[in-house]
Amino acid sequence: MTDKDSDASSAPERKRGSGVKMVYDLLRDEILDLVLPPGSPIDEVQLAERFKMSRTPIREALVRLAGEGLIATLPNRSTMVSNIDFLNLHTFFDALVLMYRVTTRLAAEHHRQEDLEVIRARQAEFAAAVQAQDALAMIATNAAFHSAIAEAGRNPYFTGLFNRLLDEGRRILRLYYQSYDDRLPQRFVDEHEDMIAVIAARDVEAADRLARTHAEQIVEQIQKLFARKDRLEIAL
Amino acid sequence: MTDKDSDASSAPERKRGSGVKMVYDLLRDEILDLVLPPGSPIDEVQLAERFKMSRTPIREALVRLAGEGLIATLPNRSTMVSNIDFLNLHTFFDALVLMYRVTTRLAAEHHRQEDLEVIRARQAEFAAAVQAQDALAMIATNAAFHSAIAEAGRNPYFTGLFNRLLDEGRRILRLYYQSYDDRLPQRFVDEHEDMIAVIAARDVEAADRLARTHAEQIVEQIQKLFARKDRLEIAL
DNA sequence: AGAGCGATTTTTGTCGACAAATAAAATACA
DNA sequence: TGTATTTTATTTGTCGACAAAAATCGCTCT
Repeated sequence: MTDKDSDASSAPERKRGSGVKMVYDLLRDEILDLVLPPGSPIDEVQLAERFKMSRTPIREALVRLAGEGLIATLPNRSTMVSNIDFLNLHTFFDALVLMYRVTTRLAAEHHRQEDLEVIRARQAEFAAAVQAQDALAMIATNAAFHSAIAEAGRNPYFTGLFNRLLDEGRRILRLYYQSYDDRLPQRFVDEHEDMIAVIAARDVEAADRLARTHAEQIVEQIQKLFARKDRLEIAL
Repeated sequence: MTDKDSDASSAPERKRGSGVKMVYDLLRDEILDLVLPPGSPIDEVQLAERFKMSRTPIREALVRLAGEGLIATLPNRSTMVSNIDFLNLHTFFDALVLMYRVTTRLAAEHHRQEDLEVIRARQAEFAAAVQAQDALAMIATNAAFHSAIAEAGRNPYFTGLFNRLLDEGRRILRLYYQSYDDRLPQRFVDEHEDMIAVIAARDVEAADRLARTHAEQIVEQIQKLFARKDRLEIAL
C-alpha cells in the first residue's frame, strides 16, 4: 500500500520552512489513525531518506510529537509510538464527558450566528461520512463537529484542552469504529441534530444534558466493546 | 546579576543527552517567572554561546517551548516570548475555576491516606513561603499544593490539563503577587486548611463549594488588580 | 558447551558550515 | 529632500559528518 502522496515528487525542491511541519503532520496523522500502531519503532534515518531530507528537521518534528506524548523516547536508545493506556481508560472518559458538557454548554451561551453555520456544515460532513460508511472520515468529522461547537463557546483554553482530548481519543475511537464495521452511528447523527437545536435555542441546561447523555452513551458503547474483545488482541 | 548557576562551569564536559532538557527547563522557568518578559527576543546563537553548545539542541528546546505556546516563532524571522492574552483573561479564569472544582472534588472522592500527607506537606511549604513573604516561592508552592490535590484525584488527564493551566497562570500570578508586595495571602493559607479538611472528610459537595469560592476569590482579586493598573504599564 | 569479556555495529546526540529568507543599510534617482 | 532600488548583513533552516551509548556479535577461557 504505497498510497496517496508520493514522498519523492519529481521536484526535489521543497519550500524552506515546510519540512518539519510536513513530517509532523503526516506522522501525527499516521499515529492517530493507527497506521503506525502503538509500539511501532520510529527510525530517524529511515524517515530522513523517506522524506529526502536531513535528520535535523525530522528530529524537530519528533521532539514536538514527544511533547504531545504521542511518541516515547528512551534516553539514548530507540523511540517508538506511545501505547494507549487501557487501564486508566475510564479517567479519559471522565475528562471527555466533562469537556463535552462544558463546551456544548458554553456554545449555547456564547455562540453567534456564523458559528451555527459552521457547526451545521460539520454535521453535514459527519452525516455524509456515516452514509458512506467511511470509518476514518466519521472519526475526523465527528471530532470536527464537536470542535466547532467548542469554538462557538469562545474559550480558547477549553477548546485547546478539548481538542487535545479528542486527539488522544482518536486512536481509541479508531479501534471502536473499525470494530463496529462502520455501521450503527446513525443514532449519533440524530443526537447531533438535537444538540444543534438546543444550542441555537440558547437552552444552556438542555445543552448540558444532551452533551452528557451523548458522551456517556459513546463511552458506554466503547466500554462494552473493550469488555468483549478481551483487550488481549489489541493491547500490545 | 549573573546569579545562581554559572553556565560555563570549569568542566567543559556535559552529559550527553542533558543539553536540551537543561535549556528547556531553564528557559521555561525564566519565561514563567517573568525573568524573560513577554516579547523578549530569543536569539539562538546567543543561547548557543551562553550554554556553550551548538544551535541544534537549543533549537530542539525551542521547538518544545513553542509546542507549549510559551514562545512564538515567526516563520523565517525572529522568535520571542509569547504575550499574555490580557483580553481573553476571563476565559482563562473560567477554565481555572472549573479545574479547581473538578480536581478538588475528585480528590475528596478518590484520595488515599498517603495523598493527604503530601498535600499537607505542600500546604506547609506554602505557609512558610507566605510567612517569608517570598513571592516566587508562594506561586510555586501554591501551584504544588493544588497540583498535589489534583494528583489525589487520580485522573491523569485532569492533572495534566490542570498543571498546564497552572503553568499558563504562573506568569499572571507573578504579576499579581509582585503587585501586592507579598502580603495578604495569609487568607489563602486558611482556606487551604479548610480544603484539606473537607477532602479528608470526603465531603464531595463541600470540596466543590470551597474550591469554587477559593478560585473565584483569587480571580476577583486579580481582576481588581488589572482594573487598577491600567494594564498599560504591564502590557507591551 | 556456557559464561564472561572485548570488538563491531547501529543509532542517537551534537557539531560546524552553508544557503535561503528577510531586514537593514547604502546608493541612485527624481 | 524624499523615495525607489540595489547591496550588505543578520538570522534562520538544513545539511553532512563525527563522537558517545547501547546493543549485538564474536572470541576466549574454564
